[in-house]
Amino acid sequence: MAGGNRVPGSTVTSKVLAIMEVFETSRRALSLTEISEASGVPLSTTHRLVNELIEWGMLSRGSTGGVQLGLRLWAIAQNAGRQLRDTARPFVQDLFSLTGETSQLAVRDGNMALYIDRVYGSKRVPRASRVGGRLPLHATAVGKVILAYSEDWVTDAYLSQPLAPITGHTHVNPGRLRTELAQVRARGYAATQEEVILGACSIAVPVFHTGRIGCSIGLVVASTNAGAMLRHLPVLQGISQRIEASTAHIPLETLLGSLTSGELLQPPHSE
Amino acid sequence: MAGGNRVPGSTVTSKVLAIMEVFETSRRALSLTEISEASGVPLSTTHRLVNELIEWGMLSRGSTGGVQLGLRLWAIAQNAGRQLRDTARPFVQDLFSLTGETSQLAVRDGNMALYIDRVYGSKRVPRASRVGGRLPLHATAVGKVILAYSEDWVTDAYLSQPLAPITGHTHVNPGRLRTELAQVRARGYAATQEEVILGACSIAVPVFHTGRIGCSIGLVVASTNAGAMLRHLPVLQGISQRIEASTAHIPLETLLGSLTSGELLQPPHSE
DNA sequence: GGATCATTTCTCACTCAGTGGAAACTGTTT
DNA sequence: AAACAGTTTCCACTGAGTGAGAAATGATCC
Repeated sequence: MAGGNRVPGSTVTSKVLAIMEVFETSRRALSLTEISEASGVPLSTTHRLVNELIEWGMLSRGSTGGVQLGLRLWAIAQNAGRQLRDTARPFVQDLFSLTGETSQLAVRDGNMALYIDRVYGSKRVPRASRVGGRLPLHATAVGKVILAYSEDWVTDAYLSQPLAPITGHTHVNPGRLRTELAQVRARGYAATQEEVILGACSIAVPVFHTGRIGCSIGLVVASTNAGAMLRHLPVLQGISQRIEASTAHIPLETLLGSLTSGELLQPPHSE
Repeated sequence: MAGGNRVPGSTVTSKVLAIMEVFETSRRALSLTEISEASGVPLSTTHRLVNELIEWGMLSRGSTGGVQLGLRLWAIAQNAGRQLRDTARPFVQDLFSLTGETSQLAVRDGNMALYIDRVYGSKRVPRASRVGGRLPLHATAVGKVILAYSEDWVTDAYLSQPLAPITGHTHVNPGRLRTELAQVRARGYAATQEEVILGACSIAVPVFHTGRIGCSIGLVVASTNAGAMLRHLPVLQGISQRIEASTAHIPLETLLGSLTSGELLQPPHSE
């Protein structure tokens, strides 16, 4: 009947985190039942843990009963990777002010580009990325830049896995991609045309730290303006240098919390 | 010797969250021992839980051994309160572009102003607030606006508690503050001079939602420019109206995850 | 009104995941 | 080589955690 027929190996912590992870993807508020199904945690256990999380403000329950991430969690998490964001933010802002185009900053997180910051106005451009969101390295300009300047083994490992297309324009041929990355290194910038979303093109340049690729900054412009994209290259490079100068004195590890370490190219294996 | 002489009432979840909360205030990376002391969780338990959190990417360990918040946590938490941030962001951005001054958006979180967004350039202005940070309602322009337009019982409860000064200029007299709040309502804006930090002044206007105060937007300017602050009032009010129009169709609850509910004026009591 | 379905909340006997003091280990300083 | 600070491992004990089922709650339909 009742009692401890629990699956060995599952810890309370893992259940709590599994519940929190459900909200990584879902946009809207979820019911307990949905959380239970998505996380694999039994319903009554979900009930208890969710309520405890709500008490702590990590989750919150709306008047309609749906459960969402709480602002307390958000406020705490703002301290993660703060140093890079705070340092780079004014420069990304300047980049936007000077170009008027959506400006963004990304780092490598495993085999994805993680968008750390993004400045945009009310101009309407198709948007695929969002702050805190991830996109494949091979489909985005910021990603290509990161890939192009990474250590060889990173690039090799990345290109040896299957590359999924996102739109019809996404480059997925490993051989051609390798050539493209060489071009990126030769030219000093990467550009994509509608590889992530139709109607948007992007351009990006590297930001180095202690001689290695640290992050990447780029612009997203409407496809109709794609021709003028290269015009912004000098600004991009100038801003990149200013970010490099501002972050040079900060140990790489304290910038981001050692996320971009090598081990994470492949998502962490279980055990 | 060993064994379960644990304090009843403490759950695993509470320990995990207590550990995560330690990082709400601390800026730098912490050692296990420090985390253990700050959270009240015994060292060996801290060791085990922290390692599990690191495996999940909620925390991360730098090469020097210090533990920090992980980017995984940050990425997940970006989904909290996303609707308001995403909707309002372009307008806060416009506010900055039009004024050239640090622009910010805050909501009420209990008896504090919680800064949801902040746009600023490389201009140097003394800064006290940060995204994700909190400041007392009575000392900031955004806070005074929120207080002025809140339901009476909120204002009454707030003014009946002791008000701590931050600088020598912070207004802390309840009677005078009440008069000031009436002025705010009469004029439609709040202004402060060096009440939070010397060298900075601020001005803010309300943003309404379904007839009630929803959030507040404001500018921070260097004290030397304080005279010109009022000049930006029309822009502030215009942006406020545009945010109101953009958020009107969104249920209040989904905007933020029902944080600004009444119960939270006083920090949640234990039990 | 009340029957039907979906979701949330409560119950409770069982037991293994969690516990934390002590000891071992590692790296750094004197 | 000894003292020190921080980290990791060990292990016997036990109550916090467990989850199926039942009971409450609340929509929705006829």
